[in-house]
Amino acid sequence: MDAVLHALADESRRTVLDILRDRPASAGELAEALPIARPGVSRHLRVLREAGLVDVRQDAQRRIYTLRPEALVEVDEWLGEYRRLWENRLGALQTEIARGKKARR
Amino acid sequence: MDAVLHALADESRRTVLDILRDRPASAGELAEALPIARPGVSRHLRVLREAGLVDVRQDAQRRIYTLRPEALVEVDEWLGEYRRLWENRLGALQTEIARGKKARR
DNA sequence: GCTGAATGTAACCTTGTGGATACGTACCCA
DNA sequence: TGGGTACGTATCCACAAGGTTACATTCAGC
Repeated sequence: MDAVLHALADESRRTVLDILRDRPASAGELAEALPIARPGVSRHLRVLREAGLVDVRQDAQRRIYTLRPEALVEVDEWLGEYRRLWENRLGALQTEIARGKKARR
Repeated sequence: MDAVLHALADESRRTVLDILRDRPASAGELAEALPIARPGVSRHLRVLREAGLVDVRQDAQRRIYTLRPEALVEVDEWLGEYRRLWENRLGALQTEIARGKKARR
């Protein structure tokens, strides 16, 4: 849990996850998508790996990274403890506001 | 979003949020509940404030902190992009496991 | 086996972070 | 108005984090 939230705190790492959400990608592809050099990306990938957020599979010289969304379940469960709070907040009025914010009619 | 996730990356700050989930609390009360000295707690509270996760209200010399759960909505929405992935993962089997884990009916 | 490609690791540097102690400030009360 | 209380802020320090360049490693193909 701590490792996962720590991993999510960095924007580069979130970008990696967002890419992997669509498709698996090699380390090189991910590095091209980020504004930093490859070694930095490599280390970000290590953090993601150790947090259980991604899996790696070797394909010749390339390392293909895939998302492991299950790792986010624990974050979702932690958030769940708060979800009812913001859902109940101020009752119907707040609900109305939230609805307008997320989906303008 | 970045500020919120950054705030959540620290365990002390998450502990503060968990306390405020039950009830508002003064800075002193929060400091007592944490293993660190008061000035450190003060700075944690500042981070939480700047991330919009808590509100402060002054009561004489005391500062009463309350939770602002709405700040977590954006995290929930970000997570939502991934939720369907882990829910669909491996189909019904995975669904069954997730259901058992949450100890629903 | 050698070469180039893809990637991880090591070493290094700068900045950010979280802890502590010391100090400043605002408030209530006598 | 002087003192105690409850905070926040400033400063300092140790260490973690994230970036870079240089090097090591592994693999495919000739």
